Amino acid sequence: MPVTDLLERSYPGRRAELKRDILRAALGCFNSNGIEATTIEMIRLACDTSVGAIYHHFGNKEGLVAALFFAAMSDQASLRLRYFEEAETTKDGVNALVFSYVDWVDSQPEWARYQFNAGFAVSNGPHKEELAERNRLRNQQVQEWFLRPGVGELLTRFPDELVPSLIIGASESYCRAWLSGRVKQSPSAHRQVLADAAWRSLNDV
Amino acid sequence: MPVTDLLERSYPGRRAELKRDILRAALGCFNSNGIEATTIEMIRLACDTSVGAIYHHFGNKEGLVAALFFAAMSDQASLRLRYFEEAETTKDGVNALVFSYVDWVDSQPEWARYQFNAGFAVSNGPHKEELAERNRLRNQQVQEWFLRPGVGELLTRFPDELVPSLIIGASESYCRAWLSGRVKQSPSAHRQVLADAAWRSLNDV
Amino acid sequence: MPVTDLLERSYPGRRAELKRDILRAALGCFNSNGIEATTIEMIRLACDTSVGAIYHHFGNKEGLVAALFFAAMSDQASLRLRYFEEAETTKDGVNALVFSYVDWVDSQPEWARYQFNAGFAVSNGPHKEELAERNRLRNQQVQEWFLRPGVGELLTRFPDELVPSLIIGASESYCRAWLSGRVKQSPSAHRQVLADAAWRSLNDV
Amino acid sequence: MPVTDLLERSYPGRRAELKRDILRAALGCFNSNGIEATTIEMIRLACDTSVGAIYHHFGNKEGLVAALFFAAMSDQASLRLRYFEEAETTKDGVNALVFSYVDWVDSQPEWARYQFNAGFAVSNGPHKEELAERNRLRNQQVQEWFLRPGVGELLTRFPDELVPSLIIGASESYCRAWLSGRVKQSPSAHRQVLADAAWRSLNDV
DNA sequence: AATGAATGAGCCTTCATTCAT
DNA sequence: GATGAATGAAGGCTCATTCAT
Repeated sequence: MPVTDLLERSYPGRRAELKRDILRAALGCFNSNGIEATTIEMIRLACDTSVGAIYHHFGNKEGLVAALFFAAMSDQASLRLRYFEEAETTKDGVNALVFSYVDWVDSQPEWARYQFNAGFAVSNGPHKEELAERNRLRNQQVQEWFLRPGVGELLTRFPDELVPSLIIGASESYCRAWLSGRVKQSPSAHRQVLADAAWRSLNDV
Repeated sequence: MPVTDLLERSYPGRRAELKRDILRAALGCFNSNGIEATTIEMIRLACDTSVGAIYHHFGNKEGLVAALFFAAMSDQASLRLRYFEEAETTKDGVNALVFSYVDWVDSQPEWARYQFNAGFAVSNGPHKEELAERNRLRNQQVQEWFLRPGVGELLTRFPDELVPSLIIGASESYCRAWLSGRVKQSPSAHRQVLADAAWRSLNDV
Repeated sequence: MPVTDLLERSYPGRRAELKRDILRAALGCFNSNGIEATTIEMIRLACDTSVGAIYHHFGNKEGLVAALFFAAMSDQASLRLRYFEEAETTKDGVNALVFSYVDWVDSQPEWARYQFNAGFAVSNGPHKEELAERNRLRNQQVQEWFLRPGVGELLTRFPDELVPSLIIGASESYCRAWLSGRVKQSPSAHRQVLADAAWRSLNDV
Repeated sequence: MPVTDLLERSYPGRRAELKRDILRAALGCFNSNGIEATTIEMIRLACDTSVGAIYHHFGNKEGLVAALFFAAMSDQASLRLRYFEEAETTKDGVNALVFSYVDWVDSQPEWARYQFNAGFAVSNGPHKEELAERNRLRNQQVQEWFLRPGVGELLTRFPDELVPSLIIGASESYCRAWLSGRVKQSPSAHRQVLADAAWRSLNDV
C-alpha cells in the first residue's frame, strides 16, 4: 500500500509538486514562528523556490494561510467520513466523531497545531466566507448522519447547540494540551476513555 | 455594594487611572484587529494619550499584551477561589470549576475572547516563564483543594492528565462557540447542564 | 467606401490582426490606468493572448508604447496631408493645420488622449531618437508647404519659434479641455472659429 | 527686500524647514526621472532624512505629488492676483492673464515643468476632488474679475468654453515648447507679442 | 511624567522579462 | 509562432521604538 500524505491527497499529480513543497514549507514556518511572524522570505528559503512562484500559486500570504487550513479541514473530514461509514448506532456515531478527531490529531500533529492557530486568521481574513460555507457543509453532513434511518435514538435531551461541545469538548481540550506539551500521552491512547466519557455525559444515569 | 470592574480590581487606586485606560483601549483593539495587526498608534488613539506614555507604563507592546493576559488570569482565579470557598464535596468542587469558568466568560466576554487569542503570543513571547509559573501555581492550588481533608472521594478512575479536560473541555468548547457567534445562548444558561455532564463523564453508570 | 480604422491603416492585412488586437487593448489600458500603472498582464487579459505573444511582436513594454505613439502620429500626419493637398493660399494653409488637428482629435479621441499622455514617456525612453527624427520631418514638411511657389505671403511678422504656437495653441488647449471633460462641445464644432482666431492673431488689425 | 522662494511662501516658518526640504528634493527628482520612476528612496537621499519622516509629513507618495502640485498652483495664483490688482480694462485683464502665466513659467521653470507633468497623476489620484475644487475656485475668481463693475466690454463674441483657450492657448503652447527645449527664447521675451495676439484673436478686424 | 517627531529595518507585493516546452 | 510558469530585483509603506524637549 503506497503511502499517501495529506498534501498528496489534496493536490495530487506531479504538476502540483511545487505547490505541495510550498505548502509543506509554509506549515513548518507558521508552526515554528506563528503566522504573522513568518515572512514569505522564510517560506521561500524553506522550499527553495522564488517569491514569484509563491504568489503565482497562492495569490498572497492570506491565500497560503487559507489553502493550508482548507487542506487540513478536508483531510480531517475524509477520515471522519471513513469512520462514519462503518458506524451504525448512535453510540457508534459518537465513537466515530471522537475517534476520527483524536486519531487525526495524533497522526497529523503539525496540521492539527496549525488548525488551532490559524482559525482566527482565516475567519477574519478574506476567505471567511469560504470557511463559513465549509463549516456549514460539515455540520450538515454530521447532522444528516445522525438523522439517517436506522441510526436509532436521537440526542434530544440537550439543546442542539450544546451537543457538539459535549461530544468533542474533552477531546479537543486534551489534544490542545498534548500539542502544547502540557500532557505526554498521545490522544489516541485515550480514545476509548474519551469516547465513553462523552457518551456518559450525554446520557442519564 | 460598589461596582468594581476587572481592571479596578487588578490596578486599584486613582494613580492607576491612565494605566487602566490604556489597558481597556488595548483590549478593544486587540480583540477587533488581532494582536499583531494592532499598532501602538491605534491604542494611543483609542485612549487619547501619547505613544511615550504607553511605553512608560508597559515597556513595550509585549509588556502590554502580557499585562492584559495576566490581569484576566488573576480575575478568573479570584472567582474560582470564591466558588471553591463555598464548596465541600468533590462534586461541589467540579461544580465550582465549571461554574466559575462559565460565569467568568459570561461576565467578561471581551477578556475571555482575549485570553483565547493571546495564549499563543504570551507563551511564545518574553513573558513565557512568568506564564508557566502562574499556570503551575494555578494547577497546584486546584489539586490541593481536591486533596484537602474532608473533600472525600478522589477522581482516580482516570489518568491525571485526562481529568482537567473531562471537567472543563465541554465548557471551554461551548464558550469558544459562543464568543465566536456560532451559538446564541450564553454559557451561564447551561452551567448546570455542563456541570452535570462533566460529573457524569467522570463516573460509572 | 470601406471603413478603415486607424490601426488597419497602420498595420494592414490579415496577418497583422493579432498585432492590431494587442495595440487596441494596450491603448484602452494605457488611457484608463496611465502607462506606468498598466501591466502587461492587463493588456494580455484585454486581448486574450499570451504574454509571450506580446513580447514577440513588440519586444518590450516601451516598444508597445512607441508603436502606439507612432501609429497616432502617422495617422494624424496623413490627415494633415490630405487637407494640405486641397489648400492654396497661406490662409488655406492655416485652416488646413487647424482643421486637420481639430478634426483628428474629434474623430480619434482615444488616440489623441494617448498622444498627450505618452509624449513624456516616449521622449524619455529608448525611442526618443526616432521621435525626434519624425518631429523634424513633420516640421520640415509643413515649412516646405508654406514656402511652396504660389502660396503667397509669408508669416514673417513673428519669430519663427512663435508661429506654430500662435496657429495651433488655442486649438490644442481646447482639445485638452475637451478630452478631460472640462468643456462639452466637440472641437470640430469650433473649427472655423479657432481657425479664424488663429488667422487674426497672426495679422495686423 | 528679502528673497522669498515659492516654498517659503507656501510653508512659512522654521518648523516647516524639513517639509520644504523634502518638497524641494521631490521636485527635482520628479522632474529628472518622471513621477512614477522616482522612488521614495531617491527623494530621501536627496534631502538627507528618513523614509519615515517623508511619510510622517505627507502620508504617501501621492500626498507628496499633490502637495507639490498645489503649492505650484497657489504660487501661480498669487502672481495672477498681483497682476489683476493693477489692471482696469478688459484688455488689461487679458494682459494680466498672459503676463502672469508667462512670467511665472519664466521665473519658476522647474515648477512649471512639474505642473505640466503631474496634472494627469493628480487628477486621477486620490486628491482629484481637491484639485477639482481648486480649479473651480480659480475659474470663478477670474470670471468675477471680468464681470467687475468698471471693467467694461465683455468677451461675449465667443462661447464661454472657448475664451480661456483663445487667451492662454498660444502662451501655454510656447511655454511647453520652451520647457522641452524645442525653442530657445524665454516666454517672457514674447509676453507682449503673445498678449497682443490673444487680444487680436478675440476681436473683429 | 508626558509628548510626538524622527528613525530605519524589514515586510508584502508587483511586474517586466525570460525560456523551456 | 505561441504559451505561461518561473524569476527576483525593487518599491511603497508600516510600525515598534527612541529621545530630545
